[in-house]
Amino acid sequence: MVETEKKSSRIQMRNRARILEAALDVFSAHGYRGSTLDAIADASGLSKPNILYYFSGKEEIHVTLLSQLMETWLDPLVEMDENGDPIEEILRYVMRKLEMSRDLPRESRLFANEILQGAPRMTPHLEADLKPLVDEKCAVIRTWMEMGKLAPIDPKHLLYSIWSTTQHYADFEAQVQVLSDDDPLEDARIFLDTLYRRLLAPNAD
Amino acid sequence: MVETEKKSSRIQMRNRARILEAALDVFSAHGYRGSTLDAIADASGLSKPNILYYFSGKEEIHVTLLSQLMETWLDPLVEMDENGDPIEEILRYVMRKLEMSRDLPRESRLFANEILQGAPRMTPHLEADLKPLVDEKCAVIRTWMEMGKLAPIDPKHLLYSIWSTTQHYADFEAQVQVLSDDDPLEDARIFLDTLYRRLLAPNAD
DNA sequence: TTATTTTTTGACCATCTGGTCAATACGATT
DNA sequence: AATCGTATTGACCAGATGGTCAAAAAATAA
Repeated sequence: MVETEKKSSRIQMRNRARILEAALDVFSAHGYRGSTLDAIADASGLSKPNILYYFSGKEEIHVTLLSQLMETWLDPLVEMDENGDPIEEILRYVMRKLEMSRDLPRESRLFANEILQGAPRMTPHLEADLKPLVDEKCAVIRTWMEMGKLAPIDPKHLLYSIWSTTQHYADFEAQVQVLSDDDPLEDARIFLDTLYRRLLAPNAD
Repeated sequence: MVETEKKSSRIQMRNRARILEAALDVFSAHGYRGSTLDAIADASGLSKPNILYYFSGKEEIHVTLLSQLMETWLDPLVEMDENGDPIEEILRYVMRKLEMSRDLPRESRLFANEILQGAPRMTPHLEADLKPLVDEKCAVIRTWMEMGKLAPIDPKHLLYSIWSTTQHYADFEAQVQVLSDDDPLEDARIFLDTLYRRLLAPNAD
């Protein structure tokens, strides 16, 4: 046997996917503690014991979701290209994050919920995956600044500001909804484009 | 009787304050559903039935906290002065919000938790208090722009960006902690000062 | 078909949790 | 000290919730 992993049957693949999809709905809307296996069972169309047949428990479902999310979440930053035009690379990153806020709001809220609670199940992932990536990209940004292609600012806090401003539209949607009349995401695009072009323009120094 | 409200005894004042202080600790750390009356009882040093003697239930404690928070939370925006220097007024607002992230992280997280869950207990407050204030201040900011004192940008999204960038340091502290070496709040001050000066400088247009 | 493995479920359980209540302790007033 | 309103609590309850299990039903292999 070359493969140590058992190959999952089609039924297993389908049902695990169903469960994770339902769980994403439920966890992102109510948080970990606010979510029940019964709610996930209802949303997935499977019985509770059947869910426990595919996952060892509530926590394993949650952890699986968070692990899967990590890759999707980091991908836009991974794709930031050292050899591209600095300002356009960063703006592309901003826009991809903003699109994720629009297209994957459940994922954004799942993540936000976890961090808000002190990242009890994700600190290892952050240390192992996020931290090295951030360090690497901050070094790239610093290089760009030394080349005079970007105004000198703290790269880490630049990233923080990108994360917070873009994810705000998903995580605080309930608030944005109260305050905004029409589709806020389009205005956000324009606003953030202006914001980061002005911040990063090297000549403005 | 001129006063319809019963005057509370000293013991009542003290114990209600104790309970709310403990509840702020618990709710901000675990969210509404993740918090138990037992945990609040332990943290406050009172027995669970005694807590129910002062508050009608878990929800009333939570609602009381949110109501009290609203005033504190909006105060910096209320204080933004139409007659002050536009850029300095906005920067003062940013810095006050950043200080609140440092000094009142529990309040920030309590608020964030509530909004993340769809603001089930706070949408009325947002409609009644936040929305009119935001509309008013957006009008002020627009006036400033028409006077040529600020670069023209969407005032509402300017506020969103201020809220998200400053509260990020409290709400996502678990993440910031993993990525930052020394005290990140001081670097944040410098970064946000640069960010908003560049964004708002009218000559840069 | 028959045998075997995988999938599904109804019934059940232990624990947690918000909340109640009658009884008791406390504190001020007379 | 006796009285009366306030404050406190131990014991308890009903419902929710994560999880178990033996048995039945489906799917698969022989």
